[in-house]
Amino acid sequence: MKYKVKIKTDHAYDLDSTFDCGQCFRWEKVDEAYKGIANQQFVLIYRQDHGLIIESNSSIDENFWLHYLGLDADYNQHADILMQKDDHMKKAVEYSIGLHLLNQEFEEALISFIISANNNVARIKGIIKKLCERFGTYIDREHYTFPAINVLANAKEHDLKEIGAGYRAPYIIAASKQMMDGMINPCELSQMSLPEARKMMQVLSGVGPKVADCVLLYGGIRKDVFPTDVWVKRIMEELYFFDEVGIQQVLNFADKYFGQHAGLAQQFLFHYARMNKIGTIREKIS
DNA sequence: GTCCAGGGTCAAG
DNA sequence: CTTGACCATGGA
Repeated sequence: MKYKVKIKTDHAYDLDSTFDCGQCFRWEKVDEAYKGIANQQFVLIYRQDHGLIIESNSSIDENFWLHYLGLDADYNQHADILMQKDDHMKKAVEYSIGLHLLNQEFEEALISFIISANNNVARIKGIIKKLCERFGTYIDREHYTFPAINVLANAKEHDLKEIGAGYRAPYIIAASKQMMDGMINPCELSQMSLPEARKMMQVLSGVGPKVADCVLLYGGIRKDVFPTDVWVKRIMEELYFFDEVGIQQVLNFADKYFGQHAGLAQQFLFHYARMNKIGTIREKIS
């Protein structure tokens, strides 16, 4: 492609686990590279020596991508802190060493995780792909931007159901309208207390406790949240509680135990649990 | 046919 | 504040 930037990293950056750990839905693997769209731009990313290469047909804003890829954070330090917590975390981190938290665009994270509710990853990806093709901006061959929030705010429920959004269609429209009304200011979310930020996110239609934490984490707002779905709950029960517990107990524990690194801890645990099909403690008891 | 998927809303208790 | 029916859709 026309433009090319090389980014040096002082540590391993694992593209596979980073783009396939459930935090994003639009990156696609082609041979040893990944292609995706962010910042209104289509790019190709692949590893070379100890760094990453980003290619695009439009000029590349290196600072944007450094932040997007999580390369402006001290990865080694955060991973070390987690590995020193206990043997479980050490194993989980080593299993996916090089897995980075992305800082995706807030509104894309919001709509994507509203769609994720009671849904599976394959179908989430399909719905989002169709959403972009129908409501996004055309870039080039088969590539579209994520739809602008004002476009989604004016979308018709019928059209969203046509692409498979199901009962989430009205949530997408309502939440987009709320964003247009300025009900949420992403900058403020990072400065208030965690309970306040969670509460504010849940004002949005289709956003409950789990989606709120996902958007705060993957939308690049804060790293001290702990999105807790069935997989995370199960592995936490198995590793730390040795019993079935409520979601609130998991959140309280994660807040105290992982603190500022809860989000990264969650991502390692989620990926580890899914890849190893770590499942129901119920099966072990019965 | 039933169950499940990175859950949330709403009404009822 | 907590609980449970209900919500579309497609793959296993």
